[in-house]
Amino acid sequence: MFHQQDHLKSQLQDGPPPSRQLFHCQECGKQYNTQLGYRRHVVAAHGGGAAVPCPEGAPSLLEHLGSHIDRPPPSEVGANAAVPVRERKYSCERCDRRFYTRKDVRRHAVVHTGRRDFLCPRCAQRFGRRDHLTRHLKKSHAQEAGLMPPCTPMAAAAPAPAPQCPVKEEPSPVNADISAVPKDTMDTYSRDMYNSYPMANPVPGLGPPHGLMQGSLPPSMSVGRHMTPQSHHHHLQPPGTPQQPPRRSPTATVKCWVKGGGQRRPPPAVRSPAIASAELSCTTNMDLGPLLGFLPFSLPPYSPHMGMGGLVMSYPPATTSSSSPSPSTGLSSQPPGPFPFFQPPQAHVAQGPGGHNHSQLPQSYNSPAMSSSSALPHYYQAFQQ
DNA sequence: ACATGCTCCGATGCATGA
DNA sequence: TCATGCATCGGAGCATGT
Repeated sequence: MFHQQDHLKSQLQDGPPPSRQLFHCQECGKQYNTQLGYRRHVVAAHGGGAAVPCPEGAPSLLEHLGSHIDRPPPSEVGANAAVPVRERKYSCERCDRRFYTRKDVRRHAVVHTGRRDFLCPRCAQRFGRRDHLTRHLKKSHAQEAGLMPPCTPMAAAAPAPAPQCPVKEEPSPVNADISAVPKDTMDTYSRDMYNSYPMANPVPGLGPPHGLMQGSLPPSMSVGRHMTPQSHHHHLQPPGTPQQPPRRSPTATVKCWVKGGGQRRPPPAVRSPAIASAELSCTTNMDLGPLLGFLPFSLPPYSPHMGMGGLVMSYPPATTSSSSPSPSTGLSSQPPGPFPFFQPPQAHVAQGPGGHNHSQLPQSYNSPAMSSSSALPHYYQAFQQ
């Protein structure tokens, strides 16, 4: 049992995976798996930041960067001053953020809905965007993909386009369009995982490859981290309830609100109950009964407590806050030992006073190892206590 | 022409091991 | 405490559909 995802990965791989490019620091010889790490290292260890002079002569990089805030790109103003300043004329209804295009607004909406419809078939981690999943697959599972056997149980079992993850539900947030096949993802896996490697079961302990796992699980089946505390709690907090402290530092909020950077979330906006209610109603409630038969092992028996018609991919209720975290509010999403790519559907199950009903879970779920959370961030693991 | 979807990329924060 | 890996996010380019 691996208590950390990278431990598992390091176990699975001997040395850097061939699919990963190594970035060598020519000054000290260090190697980095990612360009980011390399660049960070260069900046931190070798003063790489100073090697990039500011064309405008700002005394410091930070100061210079700040000077670009809300300014159009130089390419748009430098050559021709008559070019109108590009403005972000598309605003988000739920926050004060503005975007250049409507598609950006749409994509941004995931931040508010917290929807994570893109499920990693390898580790059951969920992503709100397809490209996030794609990147995750490439970065985190490239090696595993390389070890995947050529068998295509999914294709064999389902000649027609099989339900694949991610399940995309737009425009209807309620009806899951399980026919939506992630083109790039499945392309990647169909090429890299199924067609190129002859090993039958190359990873002892991971269990036999199962077709269902190749992206066939709809989001509802996975109870992964489909909602970040930051995007969920403080948005869905009923008025008057204490605000969930943001996962990221308060300074991040201030800083991120400046142009650039990953965490650009604006200060938590006051959400109307209507919006909160709408978000709750946007949670996916899918009847997964027909899919249960495909599962590789027995699942807990169907229970109406599991939601409207089966397992529910729904966000923890609004009452779920840091003050009273349910011991099982969908956060026990760790890939269980022999099935690192699958998660027991115990999350979001309405819990009685007794909490987990482990008796309904397969035996493996009751193992102590199951309680460990390797891939989950700390703040999720805390909820599993 | 415009809208939309997909994808790549860079920037940033968080988690975690050393 | 620092270095590193990874997730998250927005910007932007390209392809496709209407």
